[in-house]
Amino acid sequence: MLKKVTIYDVAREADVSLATVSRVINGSSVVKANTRDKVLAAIQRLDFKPNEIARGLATSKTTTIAIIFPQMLFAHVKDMIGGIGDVGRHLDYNVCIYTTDEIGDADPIDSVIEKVVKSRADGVILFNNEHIQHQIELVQKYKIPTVVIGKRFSDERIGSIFVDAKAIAYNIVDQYLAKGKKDIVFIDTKQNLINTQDMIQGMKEAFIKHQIHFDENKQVLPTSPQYEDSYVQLMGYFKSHKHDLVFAGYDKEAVAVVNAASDNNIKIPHDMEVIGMMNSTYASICRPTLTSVHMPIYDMGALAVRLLTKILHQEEIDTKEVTVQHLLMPRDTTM
Amino acid sequence: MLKKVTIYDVAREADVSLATVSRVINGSSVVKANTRDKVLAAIQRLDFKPNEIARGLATSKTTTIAIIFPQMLFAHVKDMIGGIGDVGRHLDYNVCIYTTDEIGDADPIDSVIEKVVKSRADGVILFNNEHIQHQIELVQKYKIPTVVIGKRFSDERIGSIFVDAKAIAYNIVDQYLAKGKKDIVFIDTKQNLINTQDMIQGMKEAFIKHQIHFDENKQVLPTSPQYEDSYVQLMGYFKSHKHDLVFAGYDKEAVAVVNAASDNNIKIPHDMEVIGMMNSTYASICRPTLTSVHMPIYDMGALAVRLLTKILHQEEIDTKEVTVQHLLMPRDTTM
DNA sequence: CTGAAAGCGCTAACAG
DNA sequence: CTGTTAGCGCTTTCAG
Repeated sequence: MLKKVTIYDVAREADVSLATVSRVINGSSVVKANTRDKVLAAIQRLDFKPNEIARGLATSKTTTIAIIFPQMLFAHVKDMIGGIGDVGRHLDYNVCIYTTDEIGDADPIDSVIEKVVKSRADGVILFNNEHIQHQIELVQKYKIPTVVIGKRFSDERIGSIFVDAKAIAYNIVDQYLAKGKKDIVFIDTKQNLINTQDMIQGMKEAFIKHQIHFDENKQVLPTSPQYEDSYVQLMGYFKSHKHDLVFAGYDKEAVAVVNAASDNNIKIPHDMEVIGMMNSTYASICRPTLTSVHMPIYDMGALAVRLLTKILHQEEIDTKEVTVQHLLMPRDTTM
Repeated sequence: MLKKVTIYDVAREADVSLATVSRVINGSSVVKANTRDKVLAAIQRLDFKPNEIARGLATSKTTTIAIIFPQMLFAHVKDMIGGIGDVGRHLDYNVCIYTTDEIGDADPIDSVIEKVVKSRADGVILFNNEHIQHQIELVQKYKIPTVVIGKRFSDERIGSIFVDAKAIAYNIVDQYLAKGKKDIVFIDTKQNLINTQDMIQGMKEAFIKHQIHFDENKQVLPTSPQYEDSYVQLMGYFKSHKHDLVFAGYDKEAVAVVNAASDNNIKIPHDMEVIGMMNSTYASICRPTLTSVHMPIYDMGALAVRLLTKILHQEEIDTKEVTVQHLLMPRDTTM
């Protein structure tokens, strides 16, 4: 590693004090244009890159945000990384990722949070998951500004970005019940980015409205987040089942439904309709193409870091709870 | 933000000097067991988390590695993040991600590298892509230890993790030519994690071996990395084309081939065979299920950070160029 | 085995 | 408008 050029070198080269150099790299307006140019020239000549670590120590800020998520979730949130990366870059933040849930770790979440604390990230983005409450408590203990994606939190201290999961489920179910299609099943996968409880609640309320009994044990079917596993499970399931509508928390599982049902000679959408969620490439690939609820994944990532930085900079914030819009994209698995 | 507890607080609490505290948190063996316990107790009591930033300044190490990749690549490398995250965590490294190729940025790569330099990441992982050579030069200029995933580099200064792309293509093509199936087309997508040039080279060599003319203009078909786009393009293409075999650099494009061909009434695999690459979930979802070349994506990520840390720690390294194994997974798009 | 002291590279009062 | 100086929290000689 070659000797790095420091602010001292620049100061000497430009024949000013290091304070002045510091001022120009931080855009302080009180520097004479002439001096500024001298310094800028020296910076250029020396190819000086300010050491963020040193700056971090001096300001107790790292301009780094940590994002923590269970690996499994990744397949569904890849576009979110795009949003997070883009606005992170624009706002000049570094984004550090921390994955959880590797098998074999005794206390994965706690140790991950500990790493984040040590790294002194300015803020953290969490994804809704089974352990979200625990994670939030840990993070809050260290007063790290937080926004969570995927579930509404009405908590003064944390921001949240989410879709109205209850409404999604309610509207779909309501619509089918109105048409007399009452045999409706929801496919539930663990580690839902979308709040599963809210979806089930939405289902329930639609059933209540139509005064039809809702049996959670029969109408909520848990599956593996692994396609191969859920497909096998569903191959068995559809040997003896058929419903008016099945909808799933993720497209991947909806596709498993479509394929497993089709392979059991259930004609889709004629015999059974299927709706997925996320409107991912999986939906376009599926045959018949999958009707899916579109969600602005990229935007959710972008909004999350935007909101987080607003919190960090104490900017004006209209609301810490931001609902993003969803939209049903009808394709060929529904009539 | 509450006042953070520092090493001074611990020193006072334990009634020792801060040098001693530093020694115990760094596992120096020269501390008397008795003293160590006292310090440990104090650390516990105060819930002290060493400030990595300060440590970084003092040691000029950040225990952070940067990973830089084009967003588009993400769909294909999601499992790699798992590998990178897991071993990063085990080795106690932070991993910072930097995405490139957002539209509208004048000089995206240069500015990203600049961010990495400023952040003083200890090392960097790059993914093979169109601009890889330029990226490497930039990174090398700052002497940042580097490993690249997806392409072999016989360069003293950088490590690389890759599959033998040429062999993949050669073997597949050779096998089909031997069966008399000579009409073979390769679907090329930009931003290939797998080195496309190598694959084409492998094709060529197989054709040469069989003394058959190879026409790169006709036998290499470029497509969009966006499924919807490539599907539309291929829908047009297969109105007037049909081949013995088409294989693609990614499963997603192979699926587009399968769907577009099927929708043009080409029977797969009877009329035309299709092979994808990566053995991703797309391959399992596709109907008929897609034959695909499996690659150890997770492992490539894991190996990359392992190799990088070996370089960083100056550990013994047998080779800086590590080939990972691939394996053809036959499914229903081949006979 | 432990403490004192000098940095790591930068920011931020405080003078001038 | 610019320079001086005191930290930020930790590591690392160097003494003892």
